[in-house]
Amino acid sequence: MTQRQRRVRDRTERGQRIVSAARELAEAEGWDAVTTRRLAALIEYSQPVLYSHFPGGKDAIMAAAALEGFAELASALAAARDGGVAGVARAYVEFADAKPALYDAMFTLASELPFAQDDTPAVMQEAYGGLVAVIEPVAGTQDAGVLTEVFWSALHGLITLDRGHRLSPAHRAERLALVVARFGARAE
Amino acid sequence: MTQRQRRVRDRTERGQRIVSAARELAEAEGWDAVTTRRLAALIEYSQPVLYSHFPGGKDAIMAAAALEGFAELASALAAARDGGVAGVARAYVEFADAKPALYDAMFTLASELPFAQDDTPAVMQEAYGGLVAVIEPVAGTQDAGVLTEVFWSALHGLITLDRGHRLSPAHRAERLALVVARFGARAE
DNA sequence: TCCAGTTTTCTAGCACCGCTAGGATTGCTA
DNA sequence: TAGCAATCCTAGCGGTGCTAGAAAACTGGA
Repeated sequence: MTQRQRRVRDRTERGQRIVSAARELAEAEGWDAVTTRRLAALIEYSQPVLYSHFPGGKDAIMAAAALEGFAELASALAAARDGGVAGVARAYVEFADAKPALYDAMFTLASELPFAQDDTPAVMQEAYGGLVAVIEPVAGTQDAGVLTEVFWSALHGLITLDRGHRLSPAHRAERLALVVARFGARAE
Repeated sequence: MTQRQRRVRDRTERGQRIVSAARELAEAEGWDAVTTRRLAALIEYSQPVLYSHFPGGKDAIMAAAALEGFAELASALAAARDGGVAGVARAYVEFADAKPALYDAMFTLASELPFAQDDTPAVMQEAYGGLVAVIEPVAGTQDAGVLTEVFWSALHGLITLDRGHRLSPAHRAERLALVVARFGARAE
């Protein structure tokens, strides 16, 4: 029965190759360039094979990539936890900066990922927890959940507007410092 | 020569109808539903007519719609100027709430619109000016430009994350109030 | 009024997209 | 080795943005 095991392993490996190919292609040429035909060519199989792995089609592949992103973001934030609000904020921005297409898949596209619900995947809650962890100590009398949401929104807004060249490139560092100053200080 | 004038007027009117049809369709069914074929059917002309008005194709039509949006946003912010930071913040969110597709065209899609550059259209600078106007008085020693950019980013982040159901619906008002509290108060 | 000439508009088509039905091929089992 | 089951691919559907070239409409002069 080891042959069966090998076949199962091959299948999961191929599924992983699909997601990896999608991520690389998206990072190199944007998600518009990630077509099922090009993905099929990259993994050297025909198009329908993609649908045997991801019945949801392209959206499901993007969602799978996004899930990987949440896991990576969660560990990046956890590693920066000692740095407090400033450290986590920097880690968050650096993540979005290093993997812009992945960040888009996680937060801008792929709107069918269940956020803030019962069936929200653990890695997503974990990533969000990385923000809560550093905000909670400085929340004071304020609701930590609301404060975290706003802190997160500020970071997300900075990233998305900056990417679209909506903000002056010269003030990048200043902006981040300002967000940290307004949210990292203990409120009265 | 009045005939020539009439023809010019008809042409501009038809161009306006294209943008209006695109906006209505986008607001009703999303920008994905705005196809050149459906637009052509709505204005009761054939597809290539669209390209005689907007050589850039669909992107140019979206950009034209976005420009209208900036004009409307600018006047909405100007009208709320007396309300200070809180009033302008509320007006901004209400605008994004009332015309979500238009807001997307302005800030999420249509990335070829020239932001923060020399050839930035006046209406875009005007809309941004509506934010600066209320932030400047409370900037204190802080750089008003940077503070405005961060204030704007926070609002934008709130809106986009909220739209994707990334934030808990119950705390909408609280979040906005918190942004205003952190950015509307005069800094030391 | 009729006829060039110009402008405007439409028909038809290209290459591509996501996705899928049904047949061919492969590998496993007995 | 024969039959079965799982796997995979070919071919195609309806749709997309966009465009070349034919057709139609409008123009101004005889």
